[in-house]
Amino acid sequence: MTVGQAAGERLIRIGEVARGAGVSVRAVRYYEQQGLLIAERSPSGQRLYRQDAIPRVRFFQQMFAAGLTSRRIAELLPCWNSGHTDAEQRAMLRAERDRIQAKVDDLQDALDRLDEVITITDTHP
Amino acid sequence: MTVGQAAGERLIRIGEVARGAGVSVRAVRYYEQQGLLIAERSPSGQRLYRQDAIPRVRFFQQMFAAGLTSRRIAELLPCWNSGHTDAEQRAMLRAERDRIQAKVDDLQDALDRLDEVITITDTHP
DNA sequence: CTAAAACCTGACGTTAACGTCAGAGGCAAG
DNA sequence: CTTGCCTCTGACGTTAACGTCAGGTTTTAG
Repeated sequence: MTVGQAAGERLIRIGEVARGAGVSVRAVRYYEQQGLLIAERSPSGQRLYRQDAIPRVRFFQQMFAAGLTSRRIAELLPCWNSGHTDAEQRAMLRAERDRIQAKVDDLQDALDRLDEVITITDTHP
Repeated sequence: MTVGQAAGERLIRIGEVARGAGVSVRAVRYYEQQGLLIAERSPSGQRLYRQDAIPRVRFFQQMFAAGLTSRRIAELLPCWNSGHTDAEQRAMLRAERDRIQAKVDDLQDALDRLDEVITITDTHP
């Protein structure tokens, strides 16, 4: 029961998705272009999204912040959509996890060096 | 006694700096262009560096990894060189520290989400 | 002395995730 | 009906930290 597809779900337009997720309209179109977000179209051609598009876009932002490319996210989307993974996808998940962990460690080191300087310059005006 | 300027310090060329710090020669030239690294010149025009150029370049890499731009690093260089700071520099240091800390938190959140999926896909093949 | 390796100065190319602009429809309110 | 806001499709622009290539000089190993 991953996807609750109620019959009368209210579809929303791109502007509402963008505002809801805190990104630009351009960004949402870009995600579609990258195969991350599929939209229905109204008779006149306007994009129509289900409401879970908003948390999805937030999730994309989170992954972008973690350094994943849109290509990589697209490759891993099935892991979230279906919960099913093959060996290659599991390997990619672990690789990204390890890369992010390494990045966290690097940032922590940088943070320590900055704090070091801050402490020195504060106690030694 | 920050800078030990021994009379007969062996100067090294750009290739040795690059290899020692694990970056490309191009990168070292770029740092000079950005005002991060000053080099003497041999009579024939080749760049000559003191050996502490290597840890300096490593430090730049660390700051780049932390998301600082070369401009920002250049603005904060006096904090490391002289240990002296003005109010503006201290504010910048704190701003960067906070930004990096926020980034660490974001990465940790992303890490948790990835681990969540990894756990699920591992226990539910 | 010579050939390879290293260095020099431009200067254009790359990448990712959008920003921005142009020109043209579409949609609810008054 | 028209005003104003939203949306559409292209398509070029942006940014940072380099990569890469061209064409020429310098240093070093043998």
